[in-house]
Amino acid sequence: MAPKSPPRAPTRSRTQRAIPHRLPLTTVDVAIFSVIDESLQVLLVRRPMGADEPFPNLWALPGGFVDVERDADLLACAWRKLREKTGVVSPYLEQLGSWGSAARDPRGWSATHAYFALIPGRDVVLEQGANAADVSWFPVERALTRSKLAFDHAEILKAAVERLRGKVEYTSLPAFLLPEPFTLPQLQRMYEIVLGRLVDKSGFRTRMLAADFLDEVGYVDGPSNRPALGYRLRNRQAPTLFPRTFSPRTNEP
Amino acid sequence: MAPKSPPRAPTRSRTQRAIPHRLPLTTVDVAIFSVIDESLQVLLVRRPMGADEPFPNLWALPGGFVDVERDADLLACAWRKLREKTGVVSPYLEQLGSWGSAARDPRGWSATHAYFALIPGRDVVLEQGANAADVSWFPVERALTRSKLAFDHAEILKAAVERLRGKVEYTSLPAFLLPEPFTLPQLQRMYEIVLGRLVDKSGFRTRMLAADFLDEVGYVDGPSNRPALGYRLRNRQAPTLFPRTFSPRTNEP
DNA sequence: TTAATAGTGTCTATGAGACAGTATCAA
DNA sequence: TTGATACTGTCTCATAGACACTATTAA
Repeated sequence: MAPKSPPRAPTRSRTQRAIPHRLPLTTVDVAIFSVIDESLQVLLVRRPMGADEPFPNLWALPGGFVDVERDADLLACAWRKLREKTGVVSPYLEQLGSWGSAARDPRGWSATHAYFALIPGRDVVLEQGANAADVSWFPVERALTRSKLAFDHAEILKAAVERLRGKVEYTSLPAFLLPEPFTLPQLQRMYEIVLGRLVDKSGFRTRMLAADFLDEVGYVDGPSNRPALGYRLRNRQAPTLFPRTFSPRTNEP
Repeated sequence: MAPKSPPRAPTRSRTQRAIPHRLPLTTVDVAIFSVIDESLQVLLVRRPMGADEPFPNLWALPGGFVDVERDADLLACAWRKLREKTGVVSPYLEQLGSWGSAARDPRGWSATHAYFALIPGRDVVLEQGANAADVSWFPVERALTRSKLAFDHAEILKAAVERLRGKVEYTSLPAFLLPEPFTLPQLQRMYEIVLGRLVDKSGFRTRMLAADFLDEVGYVDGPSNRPALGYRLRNRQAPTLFPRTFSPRTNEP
């Protein structure tokens, strides 16, 4: 089934049913998160300079147009954007939502499909080949408050952080922020950093082991004196859902 | 800031950065749910006949192309689709996700932004003006199993039902399926119908009132002998999240 | 031996689930 | 008075949260 070329003469029927002669732009953007230096960070790229370029020189989420020749579907396009900016092979990738309006891109009506990704800090290989200053990690708080982002990317990033923080309350998502094998104390630290508060050790361990999504792989070296058991995710395709959320604790992380 | 016309000569820079000369089609589809005759139903429309039409005569989710002249943004487009098919004024409307690929529409690479809506059964005014047989309610189980749907709408509908059932476990969403004012037994019935299982009365009442999202509006008439207290949603803009999910119960609804 | 982190045991309070019971109406 | 439905009280049990405790290593 070879697809026809989209823009063609509009053969309107009774209602607005034929292919419109003006199409929105279609893009994919990815909010890539990692924990670096004990803080949750997001990868941003600098918009190119140039008269025709929208938001020149501002920081933006990595992304760009869907390429109907190369991208089989939206997910493949997101994988491509991710691969082009980081050398990461198999991060966690989830659809976040879509944003579309007449106003968000000065080049015309545009709709973006936003994804968010979690990658282990160790796996990051930035700026493979290209210029170094054009891509960088930012602590999410700084990216949200102190820098003006291109397009509506501040809003998208805000939604991504909220989604991440929300899901961390009742899923195993932070495990995707660690290289395997990892220890339970390391995993607990990921939860604490993303949530921004301390978590009780005993309850945390009970909860993680009861959720039954980790495979023990023997003792591993760590930063500690006493060695700790290492674990791997049993299923790297999807996070595990817990029956209840973490409960609040007043302390700072 | 007047937007330029999207399709123009491609002025490629070093990487793929200019506006592509072939753009995906952009559509919005809405899965509209209601509880009718004690069962969860979804609104489907029949695809038109015609040689140029994709999936002629098959049932599909209501939706269609984004109109860059009329639709300010995606949400406005979804509202328009909803209004064109049902006369409903202010249902619950939430973004579900997006589906895009080269294969899903024979007319070319296309991406749809899917929404789902909840409307009270009473509020439905179908086929306002147009032909009657072209739009109809289907019980979701039947729509999912017994009928072949156009495009990838079976997959989208499946995702919508899963999202709805999932969120009903820990949100006040079923309240949007009832006309106001409603009683707690009526609300409980909505939960039971969507979840497909019975819910304990006492726990249900405690839970609903503890969540503090309902306003009492005095006794209302109902199907019962004894009158019951009527309630309204305090906030019709967003559902309330409960701290825990409903727990399983083996019985049938 | 000490310091540091890994890991466990135990107490308590909360609240959900189950179910029996009471209240209030129509007929 | 009966039946039907609205609504409440109470018991039990699971488990999260808090925190004190033990275990195992390096130095």
